[in-house]
Amino acid sequence: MSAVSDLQFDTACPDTRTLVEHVTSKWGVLVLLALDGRTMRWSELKREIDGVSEKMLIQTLQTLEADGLVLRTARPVVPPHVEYTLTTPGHEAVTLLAPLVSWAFHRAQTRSVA
Amino acid sequence: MSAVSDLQFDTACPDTRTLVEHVTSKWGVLVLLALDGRTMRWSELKREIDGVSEKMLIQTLQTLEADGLVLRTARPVVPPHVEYTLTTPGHEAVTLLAPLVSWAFHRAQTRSVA
DNA sequence: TGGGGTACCAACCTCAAGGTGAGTAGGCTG
DNA sequence: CAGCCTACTCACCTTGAGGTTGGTACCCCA
Repeated sequence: MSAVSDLQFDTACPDTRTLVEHVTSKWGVLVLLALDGRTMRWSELKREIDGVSEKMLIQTLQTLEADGLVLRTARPVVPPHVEYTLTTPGHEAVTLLAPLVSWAFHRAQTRSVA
Repeated sequence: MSAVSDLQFDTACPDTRTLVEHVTSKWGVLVLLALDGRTMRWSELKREIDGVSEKMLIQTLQTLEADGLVLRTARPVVPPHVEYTLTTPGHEAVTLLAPLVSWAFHRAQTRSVA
């Protein structure tokens, strides 16, 4: 039992902790879910993700891009045109993340009713 | 596509966001994984989870208990004897969380090598 | 001529997350 | 009799996450 603990998910592997924190961060989750299955422009993401500030959206996108989960494609035109897409690893992350969010949604519903 | 976005995972359902944030919080993840499949005392958790402060361990456990994911059993003896266990929903959460952590672990490994 | 739109960057500020250290009960051990 | 142990609580302080504002470049539209 406790197969995951065997992965030494402690100070010995800070990279794992960091990556999990990025993927499961407040805005990281929302960005990944928003990009699931579609390409979006920056302004579309801003409109879609309710309550995110410009700073945090940029920061989150840059972090996820550095982690190789999100692909940024900029066309050097005026006005700027930038598109964001999930990479293959990014899609893997969403695939694992979505059930957790879905579970939380259903649980939040049943609890608030009860 | 984007089936999870259809769940209205935005300001309209703050409960879901909150629950996700609890489960995926820095110490929440570690506590849930540590309790996967076993009952542990407070001091055992403190030793097991590398780098956690007493304050954060208590706070995290109380939060997860309030969310109904962790069960706290105290025996009124001196010195105190308190045990923590996952509830059924708590175990569900770990089941969904573990693959994500496992994925992050493998990805962190391959990336740091490359 | 000037106002709006895009995708940012930089600086400043606030506030909450999180760390640190002390205190507590009371039996048990040396 | 003097600590030590557990599982905390409380008070204080620091750090950093995150919000707000202002600026940029350049074109288009009115």
